[in-house]
Amino acid sequence: MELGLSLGETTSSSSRQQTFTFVDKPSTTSTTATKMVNNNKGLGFCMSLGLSGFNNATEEEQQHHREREVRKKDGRNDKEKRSTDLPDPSPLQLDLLPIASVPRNPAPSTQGLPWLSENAGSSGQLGVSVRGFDVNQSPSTEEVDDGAAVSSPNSTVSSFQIDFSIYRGGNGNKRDSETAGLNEAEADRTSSKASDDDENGSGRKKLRLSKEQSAFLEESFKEHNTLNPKQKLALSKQLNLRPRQVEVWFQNRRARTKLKQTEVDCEYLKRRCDFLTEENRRLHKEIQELRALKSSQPYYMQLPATTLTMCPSCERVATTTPTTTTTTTTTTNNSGSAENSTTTTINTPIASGFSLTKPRYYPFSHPHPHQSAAPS
DNA sequence: ATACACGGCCGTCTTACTTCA
DNA sequence: TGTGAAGTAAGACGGCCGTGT
Repeated sequence: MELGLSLGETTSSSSRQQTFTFVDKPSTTSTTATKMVNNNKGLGFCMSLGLSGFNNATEEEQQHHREREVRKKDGRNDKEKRSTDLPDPSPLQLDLLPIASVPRNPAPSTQGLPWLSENAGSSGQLGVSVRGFDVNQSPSTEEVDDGAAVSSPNSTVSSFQIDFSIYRGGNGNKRDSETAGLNEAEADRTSSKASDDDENGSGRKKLRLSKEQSAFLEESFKEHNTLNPKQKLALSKQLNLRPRQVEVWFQNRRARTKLKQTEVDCEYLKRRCDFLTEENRRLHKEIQELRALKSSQPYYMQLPATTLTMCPSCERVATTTPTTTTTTTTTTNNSGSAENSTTTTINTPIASGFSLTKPRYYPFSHPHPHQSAAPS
C-alpha cells in the first residue's frame, strides 16, 4: 500500500489551490476502517510495544468507539470511568527512524510552512517538512532508545513520524522555548500518553499541538472540513498524531467555525433589529405627520411611491428615488425567455442602506462581493 | 423491522497559556 | 519584577442522534 499526501498546487479552478491528494490504493474494496487496519498491519507505520500486543491507530479508533458503546451500556459516570477504566490498549508508540538522521539545527521557521515546500509531493516530502521546526529541544531518552531500537531507515512515513514526534511540544511559543525541560516532559507525555494514563490514572492529558501541526491541520481543513477514514489516517501519520486526535481536532474546528458563524449571525440580527426599530420609529413619526397634514389640509394629496429593487446576485435591496410609482420585474426561466412579470408598488417610503443578505462567516478570508459595501 | 457500526454534533471538562492587578 | 487570580483558547471526552448495512 502506498500512502502519500500530495501538498503541491493543483490545477483546479477553485480559489484554493492547495489540495491534499490521497494516493492510498488499497488492494480491493477495503474502504472501511476495519479493513484498513488489516492493510496497515505489518507495514510498521505505528508499531507499538505493550502487553496488549500490536496496536495501530485505526484499531484504536475502533476500540474508541467500542468503548463508547460499552460505556453507553455501562452507565458509569465520568469520574468513575477515569479512575476505573481498563488501561488503554495503545501503550507506547515507537519511532521508526534512527534519531541520528534527524537534523538538530534546521533552518529557522521563516522558511515557510512545510507543505509549501517545493519538494512537497515527492517521497521526500515528509523529511522536507522538518524545515522550520524548533528542534532546540532534545528528544527524550525514552524516544531515543525506542527509535534506535526498532528504527527502519527504509520507511519514509516513519521518518515523518519521528520528525513530528521529536518536535512536538516545542510549539514555538515563548514559554515552550524557555522551558526545555518542560518540553521533554511533555514530549514524553505525548509519546506515551496512554501509558502514562494507565500508570497514574490521572485521566486525560491535553496535548498542545505544535504550530506546524496546527497549521497543517488548518490547511487540510480549508480543503475539506470533514475527513474520511483514509484522510484521517493519512493526516495522523503525517503529523504523527493518533487518528482520534485528528478527528477531535476537526470536530473542535468545525464547532469553532460554527460558533463564529453564529456570532456573525447574531451580530447581523442585532443590527437588523436596530435598523427595523429605527425604521419603525421613523414610520410612526411619518404617519403622525401625514395625519396632521391631512387634518389641516382637507384635499387628498397623492404621495409618490418608493420603489425597491433587488440585486439578483446577492438579493441586496436598494431604494430608488420616489419618482415612479410602479416597477416591473421580469423573471426569466431556464431557457432565457421571459416567464412572468410582477409589478410591485410600495406606497410607503423606506429607508435604504440595509442589506437583507444574511452575512456569511468566511474563516479563510473569502470576501463576499458586496461585503465592502455592507453597512457598518 | 431490527441490530449494529460508524461518524458528526453538542455540551462539558480539563489543561495550557495569557493578561492583569 | 515576581506572583497568583481570572480569563481565554483549545484538546479531549461522553452522550446522543442520524445514516448505512
